[in-house]
Amino acid sequence: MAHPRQRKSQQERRTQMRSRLIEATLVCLEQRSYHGTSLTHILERAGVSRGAWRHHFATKHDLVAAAAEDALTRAVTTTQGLAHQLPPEQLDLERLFDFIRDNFYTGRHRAVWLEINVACRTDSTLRQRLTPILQKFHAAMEKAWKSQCATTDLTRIPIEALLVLTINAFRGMAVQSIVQDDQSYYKKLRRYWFSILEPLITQKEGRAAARIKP
Amino acid sequence: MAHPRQRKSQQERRTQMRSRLIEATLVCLEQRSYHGTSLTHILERAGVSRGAWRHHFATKHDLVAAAAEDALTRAVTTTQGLAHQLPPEQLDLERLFDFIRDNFYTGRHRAVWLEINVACRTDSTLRQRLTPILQKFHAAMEKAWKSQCATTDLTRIPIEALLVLTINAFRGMAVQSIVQDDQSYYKKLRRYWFSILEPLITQKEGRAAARIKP
DNA sequence: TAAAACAAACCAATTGGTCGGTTTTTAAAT
DNA sequence: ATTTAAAAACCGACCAATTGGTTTGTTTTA
Repeated sequence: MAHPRQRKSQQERRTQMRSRLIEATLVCLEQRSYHGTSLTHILERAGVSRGAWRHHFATKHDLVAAAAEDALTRAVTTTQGLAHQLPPEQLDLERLFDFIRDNFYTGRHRAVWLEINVACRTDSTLRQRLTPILQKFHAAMEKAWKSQCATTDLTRIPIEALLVLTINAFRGMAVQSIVQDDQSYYKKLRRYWFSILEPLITQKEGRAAARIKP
Repeated sequence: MAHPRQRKSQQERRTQMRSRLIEATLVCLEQRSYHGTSLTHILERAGVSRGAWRHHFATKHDLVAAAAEDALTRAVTTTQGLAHQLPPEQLDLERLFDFIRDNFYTGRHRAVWLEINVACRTDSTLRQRLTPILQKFHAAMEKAWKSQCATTDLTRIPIEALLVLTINAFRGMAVQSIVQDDQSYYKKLRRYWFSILEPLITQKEGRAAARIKP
């Protein structure tokens, strides 16, 4: 009845330890912010010794960067998944809005995204490291968006611009909701946003444009 | 030929010392971020001793909060000034856009606004202290906005909602521009946004709506 | 048996904050 | 007008706690 003593390969140990550290870092970023997160906090939460941490990451900065990379890369994957999932015959712009918000501008991702972006402002190393991932995110988003809708002839605004405006409106709300957290308020705003955009956007396959819910 | 030895009143000394400390704090917040700003940094930049600092502020946190308060209050004042300055017979929505962006979502104010808002996420004390000021800002903005324009019958979206959406779009761009700083790109986006909003808004006095520049 | 993974005692530097003291302003007493 | 004493402003040495990071040694996999 002794412990099974399951042997793990070096590969397994390595990846598991790394994700334990990254996960703990993300939790700390969410709960305590970048400013409030010390290495000791992270290691305690991960239940990892200083030596082990050091074996896998050169500096605290390196760990935080890896964690940010991890979170943002997951966001890219989620978005790419969306592009595949959504069948073009079922355009529902409002649901697309909700998807974007729910996945990226609430909860942990919002927190990490905020902390990391603001950190990038004064940390050019981090910024350079994350820039390509953030670009991939936009590219994936654009692909999903374009697979769904095109610009109406009514306007000359490129469809990508409408996407970026949408995302940035959501981002602004994400920041505002830090201090003013009234979800129904933002839901209303998103509804308005939808009703503004709706006449400017048409479905890809030439079907009817999305309907606004009553 | 000795030093003129100008005597300063206690009042003067007090307010001057406080603003020296606050100013230095804001510079540090802008240049080094919240996370990267230590009390020593602030005091060195301000050229103020630890004792003097302690005489005016209870904790570092208190100083940072006072600095944030100061910056945000100035933003409220600026906005209130706008409401008075802009004569209603000269509506130019695009210039209003530029005003908002230039004053609040570039340079130092953008930096401080970002750092402080993100800090508020995990610091409820700070958040509670700054909430009323941020509300005043929105109120002042709304007043200026409403003095200029009203909603067209074309849409049922309240004019305040159009303002908040506009501000949040700018806020989103402010965050995005941390990593992707292409000003002409954002200018284009603002132009698009203007062309979307323009048919939805009419001037207060029943004059013609703002024209889009060619 | 060599290398990778992990552990924890240890370290110099920095952190926010304290404390005893000096200087400057102020207002009351001369 | 001067003197004077208290209050406010200010200074910088000092402190315990924490910071990120190092080092030395043990365990585990290959």
